[in-house]
Amino acid sequence: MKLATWNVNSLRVRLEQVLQWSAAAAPVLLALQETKLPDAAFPEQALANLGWHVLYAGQPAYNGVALLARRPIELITCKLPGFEDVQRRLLAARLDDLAIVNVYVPNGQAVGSDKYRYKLAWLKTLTTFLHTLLSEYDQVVVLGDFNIAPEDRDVYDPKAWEGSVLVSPPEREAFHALVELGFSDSFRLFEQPANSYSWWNYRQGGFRRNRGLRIDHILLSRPLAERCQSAGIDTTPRGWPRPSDHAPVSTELDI
DNA sequence: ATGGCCTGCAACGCAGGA
Repeated sequence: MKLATWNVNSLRVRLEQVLQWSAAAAPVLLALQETKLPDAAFPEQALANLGWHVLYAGQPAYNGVALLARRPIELITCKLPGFEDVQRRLLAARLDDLAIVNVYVPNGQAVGSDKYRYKLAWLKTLTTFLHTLLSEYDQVVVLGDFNIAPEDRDVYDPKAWEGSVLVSPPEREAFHALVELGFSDSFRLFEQPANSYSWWNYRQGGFRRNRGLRIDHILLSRPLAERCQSAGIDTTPRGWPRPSDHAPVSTELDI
């Protein structure tokens, strides 16, 4: 079964693209970030009419996460335990025997800023939460927009980006600590094209020139990594008119 | 060399993203 994640940068604007892409790619589960919708405005009926089971945690204008699934999904939590926050950035749910954790990790804005400290604190609390979840579930998927490019090969110009937000050593260490709980970055389980990215700046012809970062990830716990068949980034929707700045990322599991 | 985009909200400019 295929699992996918996509930061849509406004579900209101991108709903048609989500429907078009998911019809063609046929994921069993699609995690969305930056829906930018209050719950009252979530297009639940339109999605239900197309056979999607949905969970969502939104707020007006900012953030917002959702899960679309072809089978029933059961909410685990939409709050990061131990982190007092109004920002809707996490949605954990059960799909069959899998625990699914959809994350929209804070951007961090600039190294040393309040938002950067918030990002690192959020990641630390997420790591604690995942540690607990791994004691309860064997099959755990953590997917979403991590706002971290784990290695230099995930950055189009590592020299220019060195030390800045999204690539700074503390962020990469936080990502590494999370992975070290017992996950694999599904993308790197396979041979991949050089210069593979999941986000490109709207400015400066970022996509046309492939000046991007790989910051959207699907992490699999060991039993799932062993059953992972493929992983990739579908850049097609990034080339559509009025695209999200992120591309959908997916992985195929033999379960 | 510089800055060049997009979204939502609310008000015609801003905050925020990455």
